[in-house]
Order: sequence, then C-alpha cells, then structure tokens
Amino acid sequence: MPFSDSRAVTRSNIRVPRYFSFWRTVYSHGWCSLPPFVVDKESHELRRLLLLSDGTLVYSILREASTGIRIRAESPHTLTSSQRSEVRAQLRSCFRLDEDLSDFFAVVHKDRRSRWIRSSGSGRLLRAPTVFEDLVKMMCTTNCSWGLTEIMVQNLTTKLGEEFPGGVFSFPTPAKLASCTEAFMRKEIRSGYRSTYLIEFAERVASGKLDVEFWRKSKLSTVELFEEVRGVKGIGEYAAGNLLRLLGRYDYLALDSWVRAKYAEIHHGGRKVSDRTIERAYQKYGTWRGLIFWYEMTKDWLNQKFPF
DNA sequence: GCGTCCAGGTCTACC
DNA sequence: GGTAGACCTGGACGC
Repeated sequence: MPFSDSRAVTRSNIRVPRYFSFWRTVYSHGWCSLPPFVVDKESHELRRLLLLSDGTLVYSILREASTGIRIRAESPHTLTSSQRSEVRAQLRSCFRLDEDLSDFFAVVHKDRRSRWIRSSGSGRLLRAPTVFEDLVKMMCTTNCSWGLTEIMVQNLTTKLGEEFPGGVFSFPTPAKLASCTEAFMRKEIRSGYRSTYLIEFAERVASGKLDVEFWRKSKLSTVELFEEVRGVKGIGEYAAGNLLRLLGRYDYLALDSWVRAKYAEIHHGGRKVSDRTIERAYQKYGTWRGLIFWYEMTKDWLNQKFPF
C-alpha cells in the first residue's frame, strides 16, 4: 500500500450531480476490477494511479462522502494548482460527472420498469481517463473469459506501466505499448492473437495518425463514429458498441454471450432469442436504449454492496 | 499430471 | 452479403 511520510498529500472534494451514487457508478460494469482501478473492499475506497500530462504520477484514493466524492491524492512532490486541477478533471471524466443525463433520467422515470435506475443513482458508466485505455481494455475483453481479461490488463500495467513507490502501476502509454514486439505481447502479456491488433492500434495513436481522445467530443453521428471505431483492427460490433457507451453514445446494445444469456434468463425463462428480438424490445427507448438495456441486465447487482 | 474439448469475438477467405 | 474456419487462452473434465 503506497503510504509514506515523505509523500505529499492533497485532499479535496468533488461535488456530484443529482441522481448520482458513488458505488453504483464504481460497480456500473467490470472496469473497477481492472487495474489501475482497484476497489478496496475493507476500507470502502476506489483507488487508482493517475498519470498526468506532464508525467507526474498521482495515487488517488476515493471515498463516498455526504458532500460528494472525497479525494486523497498522494504524489512525490506537492502538486501545483494546475496538477490538482488535472487530477480532478481526470476523475470527473472517469465518473462522467459532466455528462448531461437529464433527458435519460426523464425517460427512465416515465417508464415503470426502469424507474429504479434514477432512484438508485445509476446511469453513469465508469470509464478510464483516456479513450486509449478504454479501447485497449475493450480489446482485452474480446473472445476470452473475464479471468483472462484481468490477466492481460494486469500484465499490461505491471510490465509496461510506470511504477509508483509501493508497487502500484499506471496504465501504459501508447508509445510504450507501440514499442513492444509481438513475441513480448504473446509471452508476457498473454494477449495471444490480439497482440498485433494492440500494437498496431498503439502505433497509430502514438504517431498521431489516430486521435482517439477526440472521439469523446466528436460531432460525428453515432453511426459514423461507430464505423470509425470499427476501423480499429480487433474491434468488432460488440467492442465498438461497448466503447461507444463510454464515449456517451448509447444507441447500440453491444450484445455478447453474457448479456444474450442474461436477457434470455430474464425475459424468456432461459430460452435463446435472436438478436433482432432483443433489439426490437429496446427500440422504444431511442438513443438511450443501450444504457437502459445494460442497467436492466445488471439490475440484480443493485442488491449487492460489492457485486464482484 | 496430461490430453482433450469448449467458450469467447473478430478477421479473413471463400462462396 | 453470408458463412466457415482460424486465432489463443484458461478452465473443466476425464483418464
């Protein structure tokens, strides 16, 4: 645990919007169990090593507070005001605090089946500080078990990330990932056939040929943006649909084997149904359908303090 | 302990 | 445009 007397500590508080739950956001999907995110279940904290734009590493520890989110930021030196601002900006982005969901909350409030989403403080899906990290992780979820995804991401951070005293690691930069050989990726990261896709993607980002961070504020239509995301080798329909959710676009259901089985269990007694049937059922929710679908599939997590 | 089979998305080649 | 097979790993299972 990276505590040290020589460490500079900054404490602050982030105000949160209406209809927000810290833990419902942390457990909105599996990202909180992939490093650099770590949930400390004993101290009820979310921890994460942040890499600032000037290269400074900041170990952030977040707790739920009555006034919002309480942050303890540990760093090798006292943070400047611009560094403190960047820490807060990265965390605000992770928690989607600046995303306007008023229309979404109005839609779910009108729908008896979905009303619980607003009242439970759900609606904001946790994401990484960068689109690069979200996409790399998304690629690591394809065609494998969740356990293997955790192994790949763990290896990416410990073997390619920056180390902070105390044994925690940041997520690797595009340049660091781009410098890897395929053999290294296969042997050390265990990313298998995804290795060439990951390296190629990192090279495009590191060289500036592909600006994925711009996707969060892109004015492209959702269909156009979906196609652009699909242009990354290794990202198919499922991964692109899921990534779009983390970009604030919710038109796609991002069907994978887990949600297909879950939908069949909830609505058809476990009997398999076609993707078209699922899509038809959520058509009425318009551009919010992907978000409402996801929360309906994970509603049973609501009753668990730590769903996973 | 070893071998075999299977699940999991995406890409590519082929029809 | 649709489909089959390959890709790779961990886990389950049988021996």
